[in-house]
Amino acid sequence: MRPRLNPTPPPELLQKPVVGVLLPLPLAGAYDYKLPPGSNAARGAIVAAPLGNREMLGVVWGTAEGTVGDNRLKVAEPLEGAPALPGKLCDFIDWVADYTLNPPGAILAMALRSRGAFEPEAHRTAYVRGSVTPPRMSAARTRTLEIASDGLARSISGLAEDANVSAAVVRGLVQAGALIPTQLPEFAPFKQPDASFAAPQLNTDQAEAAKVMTDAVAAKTFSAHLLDGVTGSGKTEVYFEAVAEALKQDRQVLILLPEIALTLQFLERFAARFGVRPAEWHSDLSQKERRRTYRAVMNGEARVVVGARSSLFLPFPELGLVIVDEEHEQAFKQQEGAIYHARDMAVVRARIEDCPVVLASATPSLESYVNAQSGRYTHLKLVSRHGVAEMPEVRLIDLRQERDGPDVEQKAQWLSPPLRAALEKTLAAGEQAMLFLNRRGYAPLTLCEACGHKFTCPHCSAWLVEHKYKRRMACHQCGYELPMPSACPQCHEPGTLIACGPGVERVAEEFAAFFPGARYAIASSDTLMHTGPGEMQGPLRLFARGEIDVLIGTQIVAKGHHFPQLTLVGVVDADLGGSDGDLRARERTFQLLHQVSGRAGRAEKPGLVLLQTRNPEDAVMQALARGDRDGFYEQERSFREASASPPFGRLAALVISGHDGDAVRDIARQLGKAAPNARDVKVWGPTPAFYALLRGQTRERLLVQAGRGVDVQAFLKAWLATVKVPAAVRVAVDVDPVSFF
DNA sequence: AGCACGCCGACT
DNA sequence: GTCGGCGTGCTC
Repeated sequence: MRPRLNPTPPPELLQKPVVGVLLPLPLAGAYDYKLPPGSNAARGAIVAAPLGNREMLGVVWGTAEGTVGDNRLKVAEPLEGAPALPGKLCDFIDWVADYTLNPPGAILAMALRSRGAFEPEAHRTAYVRGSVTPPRMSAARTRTLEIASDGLARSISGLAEDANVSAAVVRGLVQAGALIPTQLPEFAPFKQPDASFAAPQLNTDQAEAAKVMTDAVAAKTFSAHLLDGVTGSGKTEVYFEAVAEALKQDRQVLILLPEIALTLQFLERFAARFGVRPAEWHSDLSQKERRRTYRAVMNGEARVVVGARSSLFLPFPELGLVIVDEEHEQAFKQQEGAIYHARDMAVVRARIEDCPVVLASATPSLESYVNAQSGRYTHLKLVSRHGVAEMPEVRLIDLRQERDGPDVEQKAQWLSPPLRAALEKTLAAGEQAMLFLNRRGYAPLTLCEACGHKFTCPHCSAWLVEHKYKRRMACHQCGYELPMPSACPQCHEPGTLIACGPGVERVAEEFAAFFPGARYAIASSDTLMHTGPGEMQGPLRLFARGEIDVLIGTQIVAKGHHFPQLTLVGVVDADLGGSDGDLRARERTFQLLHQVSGRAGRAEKPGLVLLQTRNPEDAVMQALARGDRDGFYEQERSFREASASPPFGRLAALVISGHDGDAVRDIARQLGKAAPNARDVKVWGPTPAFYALLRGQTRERLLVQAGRGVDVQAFLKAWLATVKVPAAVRVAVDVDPVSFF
């Protein structure tokens, strides 16, 4: 059962002098405030609310609770001229709070994440040419006035730059009355995307899918669609048609992307179709850009927003379409603070806004696949690759068989003979290859041969990863670093440290040893600082331009980019991520490897993918080799069904954490004992989390497994109410967990 | 989230 | 003897 929507109360109920005001803080509920005499404020109205000795933004949420004495109530001042939060956004916030068991104020905080967006809009002063010409002229003055006489208003520094004079010259002209100040809005208006700027030519598949979506947009009511298309089938072009329809209907659009897919390339693609870039929303916006975009969304000026998961909480007044691209990506799951899944909440937002939602992926999540199969979502399939490109051939290399024999002079550790042969052939043909290994650094584990000492992080239960370039060891969980030691810190024997297992740096080292002449580069988050939608970064750009032959990378190379000369993909360790008891491990492995495979042969040359594995008979490997995606999904679906796992059952996790390990374990034990008995609900644990220590915090987990019809939220609420948790211990609720770490 | 109140170490 | 560390708790 789903939490019920809080209906927006009729405005007359809110005209009493006391109202409930929700503050963007993790408080249990709304606080009561008086309103100034004569004012009335409906749900969503923004107020300045005194709290303690400071003043905060708050939002009128509903009628007063009446639990606090009238004499203790303070007065909240409605913000003059500030637009109210749309009622549907308030309803959405309540829904998410109920569903995720977070205090509503904690969710509101995500929706009010632009300080200053509600303050009166600032203006900036700019100058235009006036009628006065000062008696004393100079070359610099003449030049400046010439530039200014085009009628455009410029700032002092802007005009100085354009005329190539110092700001003092401009100020002198202002003083003399030759330049007249005018007030401009703080921000230039957003340019409007044009629905018919460059409409594409669609093939039959694409046109059919586009028709379903544009009809849905025109219907102006909730519907959900899975846009399921193989890599390179042109999903983006197709959902852009739905965007165009929403623009024609004068409604706003939200396109959600995982942070990593929010690239300059994507924004440019949008611009090529609609004439201008969309508004963007992600974690790297400056304070000012945030304020500008937030305002523009709220007043309807921004028609299309492309954003990471936090854009889900923007105050669209007239949302007409939500798109979640790469909907299977785990990055949509927010794991810190309020834990929620942006893809699932996007569907909820669309339901509340009464508009369509489109989930797009080449490898949908099993949840979405099942929803599409059952008819809850329409299933829009794009089967053919664009142009002449065909799906690459996928071959398995059985690492148990394919090893260098005793007769080979130079033995390989990570690149098997068949993979090397394929690399050789590709390079000889003047084509490009990619080696994929989802592991940063040189080696994931370093140990001492003499005493067995393993390098681990002092703050996390994790190994330190050697990074050879940086000559350091690093914890990939918390960022702890150590200069690479020359001797074992335990037994102090020199020269006993050995690296175990490969990372991309080590694969690159071996590649270079076998192919001394080849031009290659490493691409991982260490070598590609990604800060928002930027230019394609160094190694990727070199590769795209054909200035290097081989790209050796982590999952950062798996998505999005189009490399026309790339014909060979080698997966160094296809078993990584394997079957470690995680419900979704197989699905994730399939999705990632399928995606990496899709990099090969995207232009006219056919692609080849080689997967190195020790489990060639594994269902994931077999499905990849046969190109039988749906076969894999069907099998996975029956596994889940048989084990009553999501989406055929429900899961929730409690994560208990804190610096005091004993206190954490004690509370976890108490919670374990206090679990209520309920029909169709099982509670497992507590057990230490996968990273039992993370950033110095001890972590224990409890898992709730329930039938589909169980009201999990009610169960959790009743359960949590029975245990008093001290402030030093945190209990985080994760409804629908996607990872078991 | 701030900010105040409240009990244990190194300083003018 | 104080100044100040941040743990705990409250804010309508």
